[in-house]
Amino acid sequence: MLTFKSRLEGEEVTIHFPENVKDLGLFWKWFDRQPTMIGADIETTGRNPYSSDFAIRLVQLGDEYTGWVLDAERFPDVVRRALDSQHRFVFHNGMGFDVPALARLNFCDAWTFSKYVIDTQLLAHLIDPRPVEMGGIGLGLKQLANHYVDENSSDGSDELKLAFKELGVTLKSGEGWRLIPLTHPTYLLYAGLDPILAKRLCNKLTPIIHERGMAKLAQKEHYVARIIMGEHIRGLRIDTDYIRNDLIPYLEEQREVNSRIALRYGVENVNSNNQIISALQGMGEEWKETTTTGAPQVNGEVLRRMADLDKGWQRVNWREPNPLADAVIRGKRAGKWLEAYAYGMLNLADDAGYIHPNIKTLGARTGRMSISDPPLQQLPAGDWRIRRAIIPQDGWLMFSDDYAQIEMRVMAAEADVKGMKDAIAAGKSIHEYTGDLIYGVGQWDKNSWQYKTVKNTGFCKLFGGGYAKIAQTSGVSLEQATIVGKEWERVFPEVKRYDMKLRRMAKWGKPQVITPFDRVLPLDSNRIYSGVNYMIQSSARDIMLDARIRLHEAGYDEYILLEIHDEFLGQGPADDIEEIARNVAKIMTTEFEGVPIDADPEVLGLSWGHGKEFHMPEGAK
DNA sequence: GCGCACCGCGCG
DNA sequence: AAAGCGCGCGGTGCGC
Repeated sequence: MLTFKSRLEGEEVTIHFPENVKDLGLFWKWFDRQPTMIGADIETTGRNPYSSDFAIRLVQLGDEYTGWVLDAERFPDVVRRALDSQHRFVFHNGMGFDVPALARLNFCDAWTFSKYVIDTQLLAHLIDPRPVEMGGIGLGLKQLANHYVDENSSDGSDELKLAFKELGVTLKSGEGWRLIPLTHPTYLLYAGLDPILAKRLCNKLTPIIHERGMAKLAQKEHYVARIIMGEHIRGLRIDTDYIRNDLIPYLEEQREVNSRIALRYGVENVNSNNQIISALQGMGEEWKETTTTGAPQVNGEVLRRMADLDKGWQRVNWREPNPLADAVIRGKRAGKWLEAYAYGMLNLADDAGYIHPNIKTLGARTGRMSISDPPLQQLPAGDWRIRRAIIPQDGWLMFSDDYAQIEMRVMAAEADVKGMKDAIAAGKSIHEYTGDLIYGVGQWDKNSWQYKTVKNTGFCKLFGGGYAKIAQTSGVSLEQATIVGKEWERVFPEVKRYDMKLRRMAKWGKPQVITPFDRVLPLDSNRIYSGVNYMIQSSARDIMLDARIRLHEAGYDEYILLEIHDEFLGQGPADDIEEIARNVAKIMTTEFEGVPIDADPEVLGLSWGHGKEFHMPEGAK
């Protein structure tokens, strides 16, 4: 047995690393004495459990004073038996990483085992959802342990980095972990401390959750996290042939052609803003926009204006197009699509051609989900080429069901906006109804600046934007934007009242909002106006995940692939696809504070990119 | 070589 | 009176 000592909260803690059968006997003696909750963690060779050389090196279990570090490759059956014991296990981000990783390597069944898992990251998010940069406690084990357990506690990453510098091993790059000798004292010590920290952290968080009346919500979040873990494990199939043979050659050519054009104007690297600024200024271009640090801004808006292009890539005919600006826009876009999406997906695919995105059920400070590796919530939607790479299993087709104007409807409900409720009850689009109220029925045109401004005013009200933002997003003067904005406020006066109510409560009480789903969302004191948006965005998330629970309980897990904020992406057998998509929409459909929340089904076809004819020019497969 | 701030841009 | 919300990620450029 290797044994190490350390200190936490002024108390001595002990780490054991069993090396033989006798040591394991001592481990079991400890294990069998444990009450229900056991701290747990794993150490692996990398961060991607679906790469072929992924391995779990250590599995650590612990109580408040003792950490046991198990050699998972030497003693897999010990690990299996422990996990199968029906104790409860406290992991930090267990539902996001440890449980699927353990399941992938057959140490447990993910769904069954996860029933016994408490995830301290979920609890911490309910108490304070903000990362450190936003003024919160943070959501990492180290940050939380420093705050709640012991300000001097460490997750060991700094110490390990130091210890392995001389080996030339870097840990951040991921592959370094497998090079650390299994019995290195620093490695074992910090491996063993983590389950102790997780257990102690859980001891601190649990009473706070109960004091705040969030026990029910915490339970629901664990249930949701288990359901979504299934999406991560099942993954999504990608069309590797399409990516390799069609998508990448096309994008590489785009990148090549445009970087050659840029080079003619002295820009060697289309990603270098410095080079672009010098070259454009050398061509006589002048513009007034600057970034917050005072540098000239070269974003899409500025470049498109110089290239005489609108947002839809159409000539505006306001001026002679600047060929460099045009090449920079196109070259950068091709580069981003290649690196972030095309190569990104290929690099993350497992041997069967599936990607397994990391899905945080509580990603944003509003509770919204987020998806990474790859960022599937951010794939280009206006162009079909990237989404075309996501395909269903053989013989199945894809569908996408989304909520109709969910955020506007939540606003209507929460702010009790009579006009909006009337529009929803009448089955009308809220923006169009607003146009009718402001300009009169039949007195406005859908392609007019008036309607565009009405729509943007609606979004600005959702997001807390002012008249200037309405003007900017609608491309109208501040005077025109102000007129439309004031009209909007006249027809929906309840929104302002709701805003004032939230501000009053944030000013006299804590700077926070509490949603109808009992989520407590802290506000930044210099941005109190965002309270309205937080309420709406967060409630929409909870409506969405309540629907996900209903889909699970209806037995629809095998059809659901992903959530994209207000939309379920799914797949199903070709013969039943219409019916499945329809049923999913039916299950999604609900009511929120008396306001109907409807969903629309759409069958896509052979890929996520299929189904939108106007995005499928001839030659597309 | 690494970490970080900054910038820009993809989505809802 | 004025205030656009939430993410993930690639890339540059700087400091260490």
